[in-house]
Amino acid sequence: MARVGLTTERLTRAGAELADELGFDQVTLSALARRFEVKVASLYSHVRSSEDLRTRIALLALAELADRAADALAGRAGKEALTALANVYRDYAKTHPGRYAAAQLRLDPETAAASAGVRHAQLTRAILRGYDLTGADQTHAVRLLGSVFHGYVSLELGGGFDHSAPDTEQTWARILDALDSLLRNWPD
Amino acid sequence: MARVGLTTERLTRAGAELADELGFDQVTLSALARRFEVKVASLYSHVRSSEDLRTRIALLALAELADRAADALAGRAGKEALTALANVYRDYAKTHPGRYAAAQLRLDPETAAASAGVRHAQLTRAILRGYDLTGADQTHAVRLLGSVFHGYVSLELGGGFDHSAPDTEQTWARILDALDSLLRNWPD
DNA sequence: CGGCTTGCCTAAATAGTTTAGGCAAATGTA
DNA sequence: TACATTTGCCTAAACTATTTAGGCAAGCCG
Repeated sequence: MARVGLTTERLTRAGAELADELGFDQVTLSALARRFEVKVASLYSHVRSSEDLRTRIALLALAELADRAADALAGRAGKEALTALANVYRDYAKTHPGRYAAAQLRLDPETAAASAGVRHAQLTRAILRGYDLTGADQTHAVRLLGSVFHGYVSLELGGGFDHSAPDTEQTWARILDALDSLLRNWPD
Repeated sequence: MARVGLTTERLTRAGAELADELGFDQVTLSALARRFEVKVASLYSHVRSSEDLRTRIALLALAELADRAADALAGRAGKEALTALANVYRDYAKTHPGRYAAAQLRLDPETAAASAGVRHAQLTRAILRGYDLTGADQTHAVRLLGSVFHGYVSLELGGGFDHSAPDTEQTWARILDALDSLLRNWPD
């Protein structure tokens, strides 16, 4: 019986591809087994369960996103940094919709704490160094940015803006302008 | 064989309750059949499929949300209206997490066009009458508000803000202040 | 080369989805 | 009231996904 060379790593990657192709909720061990031309039970040597696989895909997506965000922020500040980070999220969601959906998976607290999720908050906070925000206001702003990025991207991805003009590129640019303006003139 | 009195309506409502109790992805025809003490196949006289049921729950949630939003906006304008609408979304998501998740379900274009989703955009636009925004900027602002409301609520619901101070009430209030300020001073 | 580990296997139980076809309760009609 | 029709819920069965238990052989290690 030819050994295929399955590993947890390879299954997670293939699962992520499957998510991007079919949607995150179509990621099943059965589909994964078919892809590797292997019996389903064989996968259980590498992942504990279907949920385990989904969690691993989520962690992969969070890590990939954080890596790209860190790259994009390197050497940038102010509005340039804001735009760069925002576009990382938006582009990732467009090119990897299944992974992006996976990144939204609710993780249990310990898993979440050990995930790249914390890096995202740090990276978002880093942007604010280019603006004059301190203390609690910084946290409020981090949460606002997270909300706008995630909210916009998921509405756009979900087709929420499909049937209205003008196009989403314009809106996206204007929203980034607006956020920049808001951060420079944060109300007290 | 005692007739239970199933209808599409009752199944949809019970499905929505199930979603709030167990999570939207735990809504199955099997669970619904158990709740009514009826065999699964019997449900197929009232819903076409499992997906059909989920779509109906989504439409129910969208309609309920739009009703509440319309109520909340009646007689309000400006920041009061902004706050009222925002709190409708947030409160609905907290009290009906499963329904809120259902409302995010991707609908096919015709279904979406016939849904209460369009009312949401209209209601959000109504808020902007209290601010000085016209033309394309109005649409940009509608999309921004939608993004913030949805993004914030889903991050909060997903536990994204769990492990950081200060508490979310403060942030929520500050974000509404910030949005109000932004709408009053929309950059060109 | 012989032994151990490990990778993938078969087999079987559980659970959800869906369709086909049947019987009896509810409803309409004479 | 009696009969016919419709309709509601049923049984049965096929299919798919998840998960566990136990087996055999391929690979590596002495």
